Amino acid sequence: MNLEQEFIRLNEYQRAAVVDESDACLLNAKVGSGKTTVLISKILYLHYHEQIPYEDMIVLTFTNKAADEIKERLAVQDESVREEQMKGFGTFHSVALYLLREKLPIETLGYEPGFTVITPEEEVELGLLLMDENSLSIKYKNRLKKRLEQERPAYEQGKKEPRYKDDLFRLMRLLGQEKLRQNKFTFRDLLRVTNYLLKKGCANFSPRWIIVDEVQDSDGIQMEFMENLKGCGVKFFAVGDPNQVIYSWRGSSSSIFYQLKAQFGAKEMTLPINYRSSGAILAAASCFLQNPDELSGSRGRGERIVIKNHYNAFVEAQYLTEEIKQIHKKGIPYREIAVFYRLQSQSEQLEKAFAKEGIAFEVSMKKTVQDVPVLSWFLCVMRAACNEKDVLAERKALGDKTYGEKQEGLAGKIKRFSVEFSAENLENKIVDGEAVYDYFDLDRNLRPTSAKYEQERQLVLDMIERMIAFALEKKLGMVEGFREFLNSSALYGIQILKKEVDMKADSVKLMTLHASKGLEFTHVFIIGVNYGLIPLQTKDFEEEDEERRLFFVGMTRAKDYLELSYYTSPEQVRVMPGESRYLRMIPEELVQSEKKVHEKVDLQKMRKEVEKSSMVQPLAMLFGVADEQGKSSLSERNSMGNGEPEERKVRHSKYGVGIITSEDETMVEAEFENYGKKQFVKAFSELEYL
DNA sequence: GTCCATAGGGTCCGG
DNA sequence: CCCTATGGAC
Repeated sequence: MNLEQEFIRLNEYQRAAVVDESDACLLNAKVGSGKTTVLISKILYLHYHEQIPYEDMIVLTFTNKAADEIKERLAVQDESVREEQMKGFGTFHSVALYLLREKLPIETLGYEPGFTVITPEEEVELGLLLMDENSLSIKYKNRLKKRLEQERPAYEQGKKEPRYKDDLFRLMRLLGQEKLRQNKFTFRDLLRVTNYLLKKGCANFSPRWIIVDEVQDSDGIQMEFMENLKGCGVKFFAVGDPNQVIYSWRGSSSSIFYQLKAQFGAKEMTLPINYRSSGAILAAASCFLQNPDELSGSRGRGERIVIKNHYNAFVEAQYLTEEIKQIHKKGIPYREIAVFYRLQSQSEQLEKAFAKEGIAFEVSMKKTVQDVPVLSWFLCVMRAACNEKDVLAERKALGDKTYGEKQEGLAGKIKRFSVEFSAENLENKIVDGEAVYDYFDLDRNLRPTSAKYEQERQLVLDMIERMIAFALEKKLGMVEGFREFLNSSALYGIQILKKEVDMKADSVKLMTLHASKGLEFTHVFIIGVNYGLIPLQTKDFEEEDEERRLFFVGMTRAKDYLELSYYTSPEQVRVMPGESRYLRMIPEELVQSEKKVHEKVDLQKMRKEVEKSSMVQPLAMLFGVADEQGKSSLSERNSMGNGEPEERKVRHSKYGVGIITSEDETMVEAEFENYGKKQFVKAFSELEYL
């Protein structure tokens, strides 16, 4: 391990961040500035220069993917590092699980060591059961999962009534009791209980450093987790980028970076230089920042950005297959090419076209074990077998219509499993998949006469083998190992049949803008840059800010080549024809001049619009055509900041005269004396512009 | 139990 | 915008 060699590769900002010794430090890492490199170097520096054992570091990430990347890259730099030294490395939830398992006195709260972790889906099932048993009345029960997640913070803060004034809070209380009875933790419980116990005392656990990745994505309970860890006299180092907050609908806020700074009295440092993107790409992306000057690049200007117009998604898909083939012919591997879109549904046309033309591609979507009935059932059997208190899993295992108990026996096998397979009982007997399969006598449930028998049997056997391998790797007994496998798969998901997107495979990647975060490609296409898609039609102006950041994230994935496209005649109802105003926000000199093509297309489009408008489409007129004439684009440029903000006034029949505070194609917000700020949908409000 | 007006959600998707 | 769950009217 040559630390010095590591250091030579870092720039001065990166180096300063690595060696910083403040009690709390927040690193504002601009997009593409090498934050993961700094994180890894920091860990190595602490370990080899400050002699801090890896075991005394807590390294928190937001996603499993990020956790894996950090562990992998660390292992490359330091071959001597072992898995068990990195127990404190992982997502907030998996680290909380580790603390509850090994460091915190959960029995003081009535939990037992064999506890299990359940998914949100399972909590909903439990909730529906309790609802019936206690004849509670719950509104929107088809959206119970969402309601439980969204209203839980209010409940925990002691709010009296749920949003729809039903029995939801009573249900939450009952759920709490039932989960304790069944010895189960939800994802949120992992953090909540850990927080509670940490606050009471740090127990026999005293890390020396906390290192946090993508800190801007944390929500309230994760903030608390960091605070409580830090309360134990630990040094704190976090990296993040306020410009990449795209999950605020999930509880993170764009101000969390600054909240954290104030709360921890943290020293702020920055990584200002982008190494990833060409000058043109960076300059274009900067148009979507609050403060466009804050980003600087290290590369030359490079190729200009390309803006293309297509008739519709179908035509575009044909074009993209040809274009990508050409790029590939020039020697660019498929893995360096990506297509981003706003909605999951937009991948369909592309998938068809690519498949037809034999272009290797992968779509980012996840398939879980829940989609395979036999495995879903088998995991219930295992969950019941590994947690004797899990009556829900037991009921589902025995009562399943297809696979449930056919003859007496399974119930007893489940009950006795933890004894039969305990370390003492097994002694040195070798356990293989068949042994577990035969113990449960699963042929009775899978029925050899069934058409799917062979396939299902194999799926189950593979699953058992994986569980055994997991237990052996963790050096745990079968029962404990299986239990940990089930817990980690609740948190991590079990990838079956098809792994999730394999970044190393040589294929074109298709994904949503959200899914693109953290990745990079030499060639990026962002499709459907129409109003109604990018940006999505949003309810308020805060959501609109987030759409801008999302587009920013997408653009900054591109290293060398960025192409943006929009539809003349989109099929979906909510999508407006013609270029999104986001495209107009990019200065012309950064765009490859295809203006002629544009104008031609625009003329065609205008003709179409005219034809359409004779069929009376007042909304389309307002959204599309008024815009086309450049009427509202003037105010748009003003609201982007650089020009003098001129004061414009409106009159409303009820509120009187007010001053426009912000506006876009659809909405206008105005402030009225005595009434404050009000928002209006332009198409419906009868505002008089003064 | 059925009819109808109305409010609210819709997309993105982590652990 | 379009869809649907909800709850009052009957």
